[in-house]
Amino acid sequence: MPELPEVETIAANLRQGGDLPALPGHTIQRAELLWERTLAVPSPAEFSERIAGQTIRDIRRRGKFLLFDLDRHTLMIHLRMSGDLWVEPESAPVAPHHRLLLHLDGDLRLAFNDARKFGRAWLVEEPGIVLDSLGPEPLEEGFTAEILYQRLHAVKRQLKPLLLDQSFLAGLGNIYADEALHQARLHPLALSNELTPEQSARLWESIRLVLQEGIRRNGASIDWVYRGGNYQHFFKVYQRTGFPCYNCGTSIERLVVGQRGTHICPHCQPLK
DNA sequence: CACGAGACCTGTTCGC
DNA sequence: TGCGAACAGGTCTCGT
Repeated sequence: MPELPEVETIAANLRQGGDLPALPGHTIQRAELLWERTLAVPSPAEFSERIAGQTIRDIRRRGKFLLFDLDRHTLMIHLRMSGDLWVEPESAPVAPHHRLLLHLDGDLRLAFNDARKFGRAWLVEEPGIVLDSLGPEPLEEGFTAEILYQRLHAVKRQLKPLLLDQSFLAGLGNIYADEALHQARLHPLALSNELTPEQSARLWESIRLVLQEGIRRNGASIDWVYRGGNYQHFFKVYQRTGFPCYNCGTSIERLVVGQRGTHICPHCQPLK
């Protein structure tokens, strides 16, 4: 489900509240782990013991990770493919696919719902243990076009798998990688170190544009997993196989790159 | 180093 | 209608 814009939207909703109360200021009274493997570290017993009594101070995002700043630890959650976070009253029935419950004060519950069980939670004192391997934040000021050009030329990789590599750049997933490459008129199999400065600058601009647009639309809602955003109505290539390119009318094609479904306009995004 | 295949999981959609 | 295959927003590990 969630790439940078979806995680950003979820973090903002939890932090600021919306239909339900904002979480900062609420105290975790008890944790309830319903699927063991959802917890990466520490052990279930240590997790329960350490997290109880801590107050949620702030909620942030880094890459696709949600970060809950607690009094003494950071709770980190990665939603992977099908994860979502629900704030609900304690009286609500435990929905199918709830994997981890945090019982809060004020009759509230934070539930980690994750049909496919790929999602993970970490409770750590030092977030760097998990986050240090991430590449730059694409929307931060420090991520300049020059830095992208340098990083592209530091390796020789196919563009699409490289954009999905979180140590290269943090936050892009399959949707936004396809959309950014199309916007930049670059083929997903093009080699990173062969991009001209102009092509690299276009990619930099396109990455930021599609992510900002995704955030502006509160993310993309597809299938049964994530609800709330409407960026799916603005895709130019993703899941548009067989439909005409908005630029040139050519039929959008689906190929597989790095085992991921990949969508391109063969006319706008030639390989050579 | 770079890439592909397989694994981890469940649910939905597609094709016969 | 039924049933298996293919596919899904992610990432890790292994073999070449």
